[in-house]
Amino acid sequence: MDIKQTYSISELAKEFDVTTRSIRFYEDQELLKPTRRGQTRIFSSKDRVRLKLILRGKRMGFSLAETKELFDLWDETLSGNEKQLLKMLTILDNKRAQLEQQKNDIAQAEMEMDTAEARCREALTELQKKKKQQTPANEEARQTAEN
Amino acid sequence: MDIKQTYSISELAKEFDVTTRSIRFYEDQELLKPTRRGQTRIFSSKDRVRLKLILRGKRMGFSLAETKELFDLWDETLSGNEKQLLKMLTILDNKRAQLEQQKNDIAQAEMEMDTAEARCREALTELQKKKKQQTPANEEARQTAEN
DNA sequence: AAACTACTTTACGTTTACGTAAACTTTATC
DNA sequence: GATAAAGTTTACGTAAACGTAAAGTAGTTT
Repeated sequence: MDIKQTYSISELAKEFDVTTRSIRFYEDQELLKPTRRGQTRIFSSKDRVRLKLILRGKRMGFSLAETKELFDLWDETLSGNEKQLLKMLTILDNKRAQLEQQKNDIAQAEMEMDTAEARCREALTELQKKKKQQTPANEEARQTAEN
Repeated sequence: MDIKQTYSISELAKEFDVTTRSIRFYEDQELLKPTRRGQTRIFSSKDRVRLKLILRGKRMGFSLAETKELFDLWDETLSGNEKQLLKMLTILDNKRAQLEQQKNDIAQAEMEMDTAEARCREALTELQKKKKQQTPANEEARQTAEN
C-alpha cells in the first residue's frame, strides 16, 4: 500500500539528504539489505523505513552498531523465540531509560538557554541605553553616516 | 558559595565517571582551562560546571567543537560586544530548533517502542498458550525435568 | 559510435574522541 | 630513604562514520 515499492540509491539519498556513500556504508554494516538487479541495488520500502530509523537514531545519539542490534533483535522476535522476546523487552526498557535521561537533559538545556537569552537581551538593552546617552540628539546623523 | 572551590583531576574523573585522559583532552581542546600548582592541574568550580555541560552535550549528540563554540561565544557575550550578543541569540535559536527536533524524535521513538513492546507481549502470551496445549497436565513433570 | 548519466567496486584518507603505553616528577606514607 | 600513589608529558594506536578519488560497467540519449 506504499506509494512506491522500490527505490534507487540516489532516490533515497535525495529524499533523506544523505550521500550514496553513506547508504552503501549502511548496507556494508548490514543495516540495509537491498536486493540486486544485475549489480544495481534495489531498495524496498522496508529499507526505506530502516534508513529513516537509522537517521533518527543518529540524531538521538545512537551508534550504527546500536541501531543494528535493535534491527537484528526485532527480526529475531518475528521468528518468535521466547528468549529473544524477553531480551527485546529488557532492551526496550533500557532504551526507555535512555530516553528519559535525554528528556531531562533537554529540559535542563532549555532552562539554561532561557536564562542565557535573558541575560543577552538585558546586555543588549544596556548597550542601547549607553548609545543614546552618547548621542542624545545626533541619531539621524549617525545613522546616515554608517553607509 | 560552592561546597568546594577547587578539584583535582581524579576527583572530577570520579564524580562524572570519565577518565583523566578525557579531561586532559578537553583541556587540550580548550574546553577546560584549569590553573596549575607546579605542573599539577587545579580545576575551579567553573571548570566543574563546564565539564558537566560537556558531558550533557555529548549525551545530546553535540560534538566537542560545538560545545566549545558555545562556551567561547558565551564568554564573549560577557565582555558585552553587540555583534556577539546578536550572534549568540541567533545561535540559541538554532539550538532550540535542534532540541525541538530531538523532542519529536524521542516522542516518535517512544510510540514505536510502545507498539514494539505490545507485539512482544502478544507473541509471548501466544507462546504460553501453545506450551499449555502441548503439556496440558504434565506441567509438574516438565518443570522438574528441566534441571 | 560517442558521450552522458547513473551505478558499481576497491581502497586509501580523514576527523573525532579518546585508549594505551612509556618514561618521568612530586607528594605522601611506611 | 625506599616505595607507593597520584600526577605529568609525549606519542603512537584505534574505532566509528564516512569522504574521496580511481577505474570500470550498463543503459540511453544524440
